[in-house]
Amino acid sequence: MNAQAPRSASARVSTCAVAVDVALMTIRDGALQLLLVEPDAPRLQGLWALPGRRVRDDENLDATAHRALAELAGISAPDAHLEQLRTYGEVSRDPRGRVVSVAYLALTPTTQEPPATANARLFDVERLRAGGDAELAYDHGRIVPDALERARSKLEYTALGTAFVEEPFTLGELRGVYEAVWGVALDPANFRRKVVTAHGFVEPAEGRAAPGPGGGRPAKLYRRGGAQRLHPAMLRPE
Amino acid sequence: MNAQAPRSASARVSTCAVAVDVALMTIRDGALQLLLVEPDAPRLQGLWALPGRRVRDDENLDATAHRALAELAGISAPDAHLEQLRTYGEVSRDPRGRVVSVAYLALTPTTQEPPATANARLFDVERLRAGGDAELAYDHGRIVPDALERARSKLEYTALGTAFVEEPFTLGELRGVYEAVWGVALDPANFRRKVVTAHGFVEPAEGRAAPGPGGGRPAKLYRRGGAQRLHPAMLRPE
DNA sequence: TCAATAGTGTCTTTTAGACATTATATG
DNA sequence: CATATAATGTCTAAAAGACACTATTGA
Repeated sequence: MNAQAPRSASARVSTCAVAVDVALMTIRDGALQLLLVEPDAPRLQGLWALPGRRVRDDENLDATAHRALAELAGISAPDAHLEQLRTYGEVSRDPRGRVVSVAYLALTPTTQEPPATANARLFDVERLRAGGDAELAYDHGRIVPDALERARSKLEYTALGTAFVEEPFTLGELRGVYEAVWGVALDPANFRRKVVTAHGFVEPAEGRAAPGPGGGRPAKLYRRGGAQRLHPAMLRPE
Repeated sequence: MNAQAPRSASARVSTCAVAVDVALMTIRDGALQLLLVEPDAPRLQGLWALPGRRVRDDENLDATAHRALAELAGISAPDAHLEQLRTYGEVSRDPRGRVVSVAYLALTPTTQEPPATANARLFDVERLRAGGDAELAYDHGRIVPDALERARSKLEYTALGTAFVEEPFTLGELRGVYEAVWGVALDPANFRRKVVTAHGFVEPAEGRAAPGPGGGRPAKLYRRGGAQRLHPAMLRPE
């Protein structure tokens, strides 16, 4: 609010519980994965949820997001990409009462350690979408598609793809990010040309990466460039 | 939150006031304008603010946004474009106490009626950015640039530009929207070609628009097409 | 008539997609 | 050697930018 003090007629105005839920995505084995935790409420046996915490008095929203990841999944990733997704405030989204939830999207590199907590796990996003792997609590089944679409869309016009890889990285690894998030196969040659052409997307680094077990020419290494937005954009195929 | 019940150690967890602030933009005289209201708190004399209201128990966030516009500016625009921008939750953003604010972006057509309330006014966004026209209360000076960038960005890859014009409209009017929001001059011929080529952006309508006072060939009329996203996108010049 | 805006066409540059070719590794 | 991946080059099609030209109005 802020524009005016509460009016006398606004008896129905009260305070809400405010929470932060984090959709943390990473890439494992060439597939996009989402972090989910088991709620410890007995009522929610068998369901999975995004890691979430209520906002404390002395804590801004980003801090709550970091705390949710740390407390519920043992993940302390201060350098990970973290951005607000949107806020979910339907009146009955939480059966315990009015809870307004600010959802975040977090992205961590492929090589990051897996969750350290027993009741936290990574799920394949494609299999989640098919409905097979886990049933989600609350309205988290609505948040996950929003998070996926945000990630897919931001890969197009920002340099966010590099948030999924650790430096230094090869262009093959970066292409694997795009293929996993978009769910399509990309032409290696054209992908390379677009990445190198886009101003400030990546910068050359020293050395070469060792080939995989099947052989192959060693790949040049790169680091993140300074650009936030991509010019030109890398639009996904239709 | 949602993932777990509050723990015993979370004494610092409480509820917050939750508010919705709306950045309503429209176009007047070829310039992008923002709706601001005068807070009636004496402490905020001389400042202007986004229209905002606290969320009621029985009301979801979109409803609060509509109510803020109606109560503070006399605007009932159920058909206007309304989308969430982001949520601002810095601990001390409101000196009266912890207030988490969900900011919305609203867009209304050019010909919509001006605000009906005495203490609501439209401000030129360019002049606001220059700092000249009005001083903003709270952290609304941070919300407005975010709203502007969102509007500028969404004109590129969505059909949102048509939210600023009433049907039927001419391509000259639509070009005026892009020029006002982006703050650049566009080539009329190339703009026309891109709009007509983009699949589902606009559809031809019957009749022609009368020329302006200085004359000119009567323009064909168009309506909104069915597309949400633009293919290909209309990227702003660098 | 001229000025103003709408609408069409054309040329060039840029970018994207398909795909051939060469380079360098493993087995 | 075959196979796999990296890296470069080439051709074509799509799209963007610059801009000439025609069409139809008001003054």
